[in-house]
Amino acid sequence: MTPPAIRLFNTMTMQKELLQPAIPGEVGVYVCGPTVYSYIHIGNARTFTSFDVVVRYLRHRGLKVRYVRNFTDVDDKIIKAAAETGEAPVELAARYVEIFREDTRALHLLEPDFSPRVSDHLPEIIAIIQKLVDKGHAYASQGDVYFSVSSDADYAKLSKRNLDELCVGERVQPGEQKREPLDFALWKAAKPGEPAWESPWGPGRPGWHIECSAMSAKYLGETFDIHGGALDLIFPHHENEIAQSESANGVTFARYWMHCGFLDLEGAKMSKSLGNVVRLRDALTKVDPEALRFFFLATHYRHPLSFSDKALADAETRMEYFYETLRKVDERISGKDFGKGPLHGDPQRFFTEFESAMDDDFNTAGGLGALSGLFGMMNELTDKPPVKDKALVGRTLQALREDVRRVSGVLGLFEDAPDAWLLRRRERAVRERGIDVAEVERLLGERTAARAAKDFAAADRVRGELKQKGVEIMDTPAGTTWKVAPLQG
RNA sequence: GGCGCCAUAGCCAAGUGGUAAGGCAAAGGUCUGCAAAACCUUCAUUCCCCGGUUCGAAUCCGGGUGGCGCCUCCA
Repeated sequence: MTPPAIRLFNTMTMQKELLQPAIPGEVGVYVCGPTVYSYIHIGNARTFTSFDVVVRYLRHRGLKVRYVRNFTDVDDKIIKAAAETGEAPVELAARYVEIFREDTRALHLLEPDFSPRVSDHLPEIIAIIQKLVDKGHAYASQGDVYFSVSSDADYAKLSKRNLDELCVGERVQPGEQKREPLDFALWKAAKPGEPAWESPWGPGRPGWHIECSAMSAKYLGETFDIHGGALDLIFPHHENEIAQSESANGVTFARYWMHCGFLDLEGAKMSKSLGNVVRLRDALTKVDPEALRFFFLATHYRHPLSFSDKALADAETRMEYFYETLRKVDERISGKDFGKGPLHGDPQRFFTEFESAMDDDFNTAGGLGALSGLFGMMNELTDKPPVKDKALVGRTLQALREDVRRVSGVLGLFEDAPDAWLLRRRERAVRERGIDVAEVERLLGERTAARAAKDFAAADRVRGELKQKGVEIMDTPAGTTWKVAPLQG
């Protein structure tokens, strides 16, 4: 099998490059996970969804992926949050790890192969700090240990920053024991009451950045293929990881750097100070998880994405179309044998087109475009078959449905049973709009009776009444069904 | 100030040298007792502006204009 020609944008070189894993056929992926001191927000969700698809697609292309996403469970923010709730920091962190798992499961995110936590990797962290001290890249100072940025000749190569410019900003805080402003903490001496571990420099805890250097090396090796995160991690987080790892190990750290763009709230930045942070958990009470995924994937991962009710509503409308189609198709083909033989038209072309888009830097938006053709063909074959041969149509439908399954595996979309998804969506809409289902059923019964009596005026009156309540009805050969009408505007 | 990104129809959004995907919305049609859904058709001679390179540019280069991000914790 020839290796897949996947190209990806590497932040280090600022270019799209052909993915050539260090070990052919195997890919190590490290994604910076959450600092578990709170609920994750929809921006986090976008980033993790993007990398979820990256991993799924690499696997789809036959690569053996080792996927690592850490939990930072030792951190200043956690200590602060714990002080507020009265919990022990480790307990609070563990609680939010579970919450993170629940939230991401709802979004259909894959569980990584490894989800290492800082608190389980103190020996590895201390070892790499010691290595840096021994090599002269770090120095201890009153219980703290700092990385010496001036000891690293190519510091800032990822963010392409000018060191002189960086030095201009005043960075030495009173009370810090740094030699130079840019130096950053690898180890922080414990203050009374803070969680602390024993170390050669006294009791303390790891600084931010070092855990990723230590844990990525443990699970993926000193050199690995893809390191991902959102844009804001480029500096200082990823820059510092590179400095630590490459200074300690003397080899290239990550070979490809992928960074996801930001999600904003209709142009406004989501920030805690503005109080406009939208939690994933809260968003999922208003929008279907798959619709949210669709919304994320409809824009390229490196581009900015604007979160709005309108955009979410569009995504749901689209998901409904997809699931309505799948329901019809499943009804038509499930459990049937259409024999072997040729297919109608060229149904494979859509999936090929999908893969081409995905090969080009995981262009999910382009890939979704190909799906339009695929779903269009399924609807055409189901509702208005251009050929009479039922077996031919059935076989083609089966082939298309199989491609949808393959797309599901990659995008994490259409994973539910169509009926279940459609019903769930209706139930949520019913709740939101305060629709009385029993009354809807009663009116539907009245209308069915009126129609049977050919009293169409009465039937239309009932339709109008339901429409007022936000209910749209559909007459099908199997009887009348209904759904909640889309909101206008 | 430094580093970097973005600008495509009413809206969302692909496309990075070969003559503008896809979606939402809208309009017409087929189907329907009427609808809904589905399907078909229409909907950017043009890609923020001005120059340049080229046989050819939304795509490359230069200069503007307008948004945005990072440079401090941040996905």
